[in-house]
Amino acid sequence: MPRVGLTPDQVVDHALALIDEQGVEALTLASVAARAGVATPSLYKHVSGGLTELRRLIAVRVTEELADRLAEAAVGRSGDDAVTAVLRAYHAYATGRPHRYNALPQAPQPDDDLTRAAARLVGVIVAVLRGYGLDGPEVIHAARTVRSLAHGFASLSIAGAFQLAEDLTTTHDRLITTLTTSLHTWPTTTAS
Amino acid sequence: MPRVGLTPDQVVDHALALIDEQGVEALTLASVAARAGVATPSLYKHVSGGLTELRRLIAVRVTEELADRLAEAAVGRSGDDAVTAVLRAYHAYATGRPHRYNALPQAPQPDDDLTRAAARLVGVIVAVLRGYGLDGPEVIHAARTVRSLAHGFASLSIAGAFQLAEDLTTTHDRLITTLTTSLHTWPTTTAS
DNA sequence: GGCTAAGGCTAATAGCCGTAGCTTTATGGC
DNA sequence: GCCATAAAGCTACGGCTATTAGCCTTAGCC
Repeated sequence: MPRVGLTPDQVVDHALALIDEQGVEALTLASVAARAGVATPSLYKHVSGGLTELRRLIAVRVTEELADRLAEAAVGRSGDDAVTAVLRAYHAYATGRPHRYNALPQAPQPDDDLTRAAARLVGVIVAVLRGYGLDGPEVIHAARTVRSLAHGFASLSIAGAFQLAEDLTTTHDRLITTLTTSLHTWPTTTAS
Repeated sequence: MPRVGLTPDQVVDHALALIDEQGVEALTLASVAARAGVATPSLYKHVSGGLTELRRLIAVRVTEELADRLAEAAVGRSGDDAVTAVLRAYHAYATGRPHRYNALPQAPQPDDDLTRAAARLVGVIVAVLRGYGLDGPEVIHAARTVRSLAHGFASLSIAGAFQLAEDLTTTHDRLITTLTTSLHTWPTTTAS
């Protein structure tokens, strides 16, 4: 039949569109194939590892997107301003495309590609943290704290875990203040 | 054939054992039924909503367990001591039974049972935070910050997102200090 | 002792993933 | 311009899953 001319990237595109519309549990090779206008087994020509590899590719793509957003938010800013912008960008991405963000933990074991993408994301955070005079092991501990706060808040927000009436935006502001304040007095790099 | 005498609680027990051993993606009605010594459709007599309801029941159970651990950790302590103990207990539970903790987000929409269980968990945190003189809306914002940090760190730890060589225990210590420090200067309950 | 309801079963449907093997389309070398 | 080859599509199939329908047997109660 007529060649569609798929590429692995296009398969991921279709998968992400499907996830955005119907959630991560709707991701199935059959529905991706239908959307791509192709029979299910044909996908294996482009994503040889099947569903597992597709999920891996999705995680890589989403991590790269997120890293891009954080990098954009950080450019031209420093200190508290940069941290605030990065955290807001993180939350905006996660809540703007919640299903996509939820696809992140569906990846199998972290592999080289995913590690590379995550490293870029961490790199943005580390760069911002250097504005506080942090380096050595302490910048890593601080970056992990930043990621924990950002991911925890995003993940719980998406899951609907914050059910009380209090304004979520205020919570986010408090959370950002918590972080920036703590970064100013972060243990300077001495002992391990 | 001979009655096994299953109850919904026992079905959840078997499901959790299976998750602990083989991970959350191995949770299938077929394998739970096999472990319970029963044919797959028989499970519907106890868990009428099928797999979806089983996942819901699992989330409720795990949330209750976690709330129990946090409550135990908090008893007899107050202030920084209590916050530290609660955060350590949270992380110990999550990393001690990682697959079980990962089963948490598999729940469908939060329903009454899950909301009740989560409310107890939040109640423990709120009680601890009152030791800092917080109340009104601010105690909620603070509790959300605590949950975000605890969940984010636990979730990323389990996922293997912290790949660098720096000691995770040190990161956790920094994170706890960040939190306690920030709680001491938390905005007192005035405006919204 | 018999009725009822609960808890088990088998059978069947529908959907999914993944493999095998065939066919067609492009493409590149001659 | 033609032909060989590899890539990209297809159909057919096997095996797993959830879920529903309908039957049978057990346990318990009046």
